[in-house]
Formats: sequence, C-alpha cells, structure tokens
Amino acid sequence: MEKYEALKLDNQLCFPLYVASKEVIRRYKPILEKYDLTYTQYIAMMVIWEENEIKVTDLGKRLYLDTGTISPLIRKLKDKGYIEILRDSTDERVQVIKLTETGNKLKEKAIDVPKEMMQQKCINLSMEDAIVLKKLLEKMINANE
Amino acid sequence: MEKYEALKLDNQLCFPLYVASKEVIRRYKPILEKYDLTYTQYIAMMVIWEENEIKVTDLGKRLYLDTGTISPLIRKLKDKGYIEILRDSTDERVQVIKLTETGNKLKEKAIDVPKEMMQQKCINLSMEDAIVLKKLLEKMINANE
DNA sequence: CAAATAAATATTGTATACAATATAATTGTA
DNA sequence: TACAATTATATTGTATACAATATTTATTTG
Repeated sequence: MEKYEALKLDNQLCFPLYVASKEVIRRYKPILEKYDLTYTQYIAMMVIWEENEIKVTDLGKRLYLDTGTISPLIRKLKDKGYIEILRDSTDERVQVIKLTETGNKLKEKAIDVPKEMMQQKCINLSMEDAIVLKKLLEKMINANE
Repeated sequence: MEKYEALKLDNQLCFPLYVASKEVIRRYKPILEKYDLTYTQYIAMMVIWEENEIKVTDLGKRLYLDTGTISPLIRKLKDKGYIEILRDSTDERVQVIKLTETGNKLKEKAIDVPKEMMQQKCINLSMEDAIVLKKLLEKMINANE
C-alpha cells in the first residue's frame, strides 16, 4: 500500500458524490428553465406544493439550507409570484410561506418535469440501482444527526 | 397512485444526492481550513499531487469543471504558492500546471486529511455500503458519456 | 496560402451555499 | 419583572458553478 494511496482522487467517495450531484442538477437546468425555476427553487416549490403553507424555518430544515440561502431564495419565489409571505400573528418573528394561485398553476405544469427527466434518462440507472442508491444516500444523511 | 406523487420531494433521487454531497463538503471544511484549502481546491490538489504536472484542460476534464470555475481556481492555488503555471512551448494556448516545492510539502501534511475524515466519521457508512455507493455513483456518472 | 474552424482560456453575469455577524421578538429565570 | 438566553431572519463576505461570450492561437480546408 503506497503512502499516498488515501490521497488519490479515485479512492475518494466524496468525489463521485459531488460530480453526480452537480451533473444531475445540470441536467435539470434546461428542463426547469421552461418553468422559470432553478434547481433550488424547484425543490423549494416541491415542499411548498405539498404543504401549501410552511414556516420559513421549517422549509430551511426540510431542505437542509442555511438562512443565508433561504432568505434570497424565497424572495425570488415571491417576486415570481409563486408564493406570498405572511407574518405569524402569534409570533412576529415567524414568516409563513403560502402558495399563491399562480404557484398552484405552476404545480399542474410541473408534473411534466419528472416525466421529462425520465424520458431524457437524466439519471441513467436501473430502477433497482436507483432504489439502492437512494437508500444508501439517506442512510448517510441520517447517520450523523 | 396520487396525481402529484412524482412531484414529492421524498420521491426524488436527486435530493438526497444533493444533500449528501453538500453535507460531506461541509464536513471537510473545518479540516481543510487548517491546510488553507477549500474542498474544490483540495480535489484539484489531489490530481496535481498525483500528476505533478498537468494541462489546465485535462484538470478541468478530470474534475468535471467548467473553464469559468477552473480559471479562478488555479489562480488561487498559484497565489497560495502550491502551483506554478507555465506555457506549453509547442502550443502557446496551453497552460501547464506544475506542483511547486511548497505544494509538495503540503502533500505530506495532507496525508492527515483522509485520516481525520475517517476518525470524525464524516461519512458514516460501513465499508461495504461505501463501496456499493461509490460503484453506483460511478455507474451513474459514466452512463451518459 | 488565406479563410474558416476548432481549441484553450478568460471574463461576465446569475444563482447558489455557508460561516459569521447583526437584529428584533420571545421565552426562561433569578 | 428585569435580564439573559434563545429563536427567527437578514446581511455581509467569500468561494463556487455554469452558461454565454470574447480572445488568442492552432489547425483544417478550399
């Protein structure tokens, strides 16, 4: 075993993880562009579509995003008209995100996004491989909490 | 099967991929800080440590990075003194990155980085899981090429 | 050989990310 | 009930990323 073995890029797990993640996001880009969404905005909208109403803090926790990322993100979604931001009357600090009518219309259209991703084979793995991969990634994420 | 099932965040593979990748990089940060390296600079140095000399284009291909990312990246590594940038005499367009003495000294110290990552369980998976995960990620990356 | 193409970088513009710091509102507590 | 700690956001600073565009230097081709 060579002294520098552990320093070789090919022996890292982090690197294919980093590359695969960027690659998938890059493939989402041209598809999401048609809906005027970036990848980060898309995953935020996915949560909002599911919840209809959610506190900014909870959205941040769900997406594992820092306040420094969430703040400008929701401002953009508001500017696009997909959400409105209300204040919680019982706690003035809390901001509540609410899906607008426009945002809800977008949901209908966005149903095509997963279809397009499939058709274009943006994640080119068999269903079985994809399931194993997803489980392992989730195991990894939940391990250190 | 509900109509919006495919739009739920929990049913996406891209999301745990994105979260896991960011999380690992975040855990590298405090460790790499001691060596005055960011994650991207670290993976670039791994390639340079292995090659000693490499063309900028080849480094970009190896790291799957755009010229817009590579350009400022190597400038910073040069500023830190870890590399020098030479011109290929046979082709004036080509820039060749060369490891400096300082860069080589850093390599010796950096051997501790993988050790620290291990000790702190920054990737908290069994060896078997990690191997399966790495293989699947590489399969995914190589699938669309 | 001159003109068109291609290849290697650099730059600009936009959008993330996260750490650190600041601020305002709330809660716990001596 | 003052006051300290906590919570929810926002802002600032630094570093990526990638698309699009520009520039310089080969290379190919008519």
